[in-house]
Amino acid sequence: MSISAERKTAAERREAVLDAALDEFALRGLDGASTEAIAAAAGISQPYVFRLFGTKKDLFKAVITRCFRETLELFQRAAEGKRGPEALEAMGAAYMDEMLPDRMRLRGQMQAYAACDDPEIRDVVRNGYGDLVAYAERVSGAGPPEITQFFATGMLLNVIASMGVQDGGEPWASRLLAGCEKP
Amino acid sequence: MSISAERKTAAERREAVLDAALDEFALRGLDGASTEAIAAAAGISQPYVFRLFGTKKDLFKAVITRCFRETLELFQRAAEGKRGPEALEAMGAAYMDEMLPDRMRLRGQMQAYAACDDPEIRDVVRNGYGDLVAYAERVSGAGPPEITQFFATGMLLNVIASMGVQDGGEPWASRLLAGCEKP
DNA sequence: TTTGATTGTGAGTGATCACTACCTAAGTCG
DNA sequence: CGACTTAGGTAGTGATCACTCACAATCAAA
Repeated sequence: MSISAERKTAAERREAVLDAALDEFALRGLDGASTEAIAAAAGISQPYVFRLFGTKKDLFKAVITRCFRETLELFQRAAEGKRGPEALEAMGAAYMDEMLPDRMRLRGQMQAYAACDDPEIRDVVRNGYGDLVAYAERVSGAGPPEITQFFATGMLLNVIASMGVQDGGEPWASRLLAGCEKP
Repeated sequence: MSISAERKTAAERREAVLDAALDEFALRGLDGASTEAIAAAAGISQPYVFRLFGTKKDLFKAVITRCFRETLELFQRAAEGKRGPEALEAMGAAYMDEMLPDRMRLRGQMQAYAACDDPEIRDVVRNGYGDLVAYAERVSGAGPPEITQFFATGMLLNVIASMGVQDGGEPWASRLLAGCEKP
């Protein structure tokens, strides 16, 4: 080791790499991201990234898998003990409060959708998204119109975050955001 | 010239390159796309792409600029002679009918949002999207709730197309799509 | 203390790729 | 014809990058 940094368990390193990879992938995309940069941000050498995750694509899949899982957990926490429409409302509020400020996670989601031409990645995204929809339907008992509106609003928020217009700079964007709040 | 293909005007070649580039960028993204592949699909040599468009990023910007302009024109055609809520409805129907089947255009849009970390690209996307919102607001006279719902639905359709779940394979996706039709 | 597993790296490597420098052929007009 | 402009190509080039291989340091248990 170069300056003899502390040894960590492989599991800890994996988490660090996932954190670093989320940022890099969110900003530059699957192909634009550099494993060199990810390794540097995670504080390890670049070959070790490959030892831990196999290929760049596998790392990407691991990142979005974790991302979807955490989003599902966010929904579950928000809807805990609630049923029906108010569960949906709580989930929406939680998404606005916790997810919207986390630009990297939002952008990472967009990169995942954008990379869906690859069948392996598409499978991960489909499963992740499908789980979110299934949970929302189950806990809220709502049907197409409400569920669709819920997820449509979420996707609009993602796009707004991608464009970086959520800070009031663009009047039209502020109006779109205003329409996201429940009446 | 290799086998002496016909000479075309630069403007015609530019259109051919834009067509080819939309497909390549839509599938592989800004960084993943290869100018070699774009040139081949357009039927010219790779250096000529650079003579026509300068850099890969400039080509990407040209592609999404044209994409947004054509979407605006689609809206204008659909809303022609209409005002108020029915203009919005006609635009929505046109988007479903003409845009949804055009997978490349949808995916290209997603790639544009995903590439928004770059300031130049972000500007193009902001302007393009802002124009769409401004037109929808103006022609429909609608406010935040309706306009937001309109664009939110559009973004959900983009994501659904990205995931390739619009063909009835996934029940939850069919339910989401059902919720996109006006009640 | 030796053995074996685990954590980690330095030094490549072949491929790809955006982009350039320079050249050629085809139209066009006097 | 000759001069000029426009369309288009050939042949690189330097850089980047995903990924490999062989090796080293550290830990844990027998």
